[in-house]
Amino acid sequence: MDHEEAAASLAELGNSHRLAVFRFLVKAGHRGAAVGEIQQALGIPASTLSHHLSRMAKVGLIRQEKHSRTIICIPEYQHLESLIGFLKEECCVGVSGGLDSK
Amino acid sequence: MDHEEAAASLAELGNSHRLAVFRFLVKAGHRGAAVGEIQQALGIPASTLSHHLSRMAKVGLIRQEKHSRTIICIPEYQHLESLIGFLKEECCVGVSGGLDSK
DNA sequence: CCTATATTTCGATAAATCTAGAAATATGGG
DNA sequence: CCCATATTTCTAGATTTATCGAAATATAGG
Repeated sequence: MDHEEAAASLAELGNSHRLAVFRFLVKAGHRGAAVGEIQQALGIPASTLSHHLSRMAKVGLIRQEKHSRTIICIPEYQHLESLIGFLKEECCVGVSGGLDSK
Repeated sequence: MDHEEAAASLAELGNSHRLAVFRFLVKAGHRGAAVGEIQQALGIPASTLSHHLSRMAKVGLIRQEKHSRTIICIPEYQHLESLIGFLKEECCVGVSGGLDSK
């Protein structure tokens, strides 16, 4: 995960609707959820949701699989792991008092 | 850490300049760095940097301490921890294949 | 008080984002 | 072919963000 990729992913998560969607999917597990399910669960208008989902897919936070008429959204756990790893990386190099010293 | 607080913090980290500043501070450790040091290290114009720093302080990602003429910026490690915890929370409730099953 | 240093505030512009209704597209079934 | 369902694309307005020079503020030292 490089700097720009991390910034882009964090920016996507930094929107209330998208964060709610992502957490819903993370909670749902690797089987994911259909766009319509997400819409019903979170009450976001279809066009707005579609916009947010495509943004999230673009940066790799989720992937979308089409099954006949429905589209299943699946969280990319590995991407999240990389992102978290990036944030902790180089934490307190040679210094005490930070994350690694607890 | 609640939903809105997490979204706000993630949004702040989701900007290339701010992410660079935050990582610089995280790397610097609990003693932090002066605004001027950050400016020199990252080459961001003073007024732009000041703007980004106050945003980060506002959401609790960093705190700022004034020592005579200089202002020291210190990363809030605990805030970062909470944020990461929030992202992993409820991960894959009752489902396999996610972060917790590796 | 005057000067140099450190940082913020002001102000203005350009760019990106969010939102959601309406229309369009895709697909499966009868 | 037609209909119902699922989702996206189009469009457009409102809001927020990013940027940074210039001016202002704060402070320490002489």
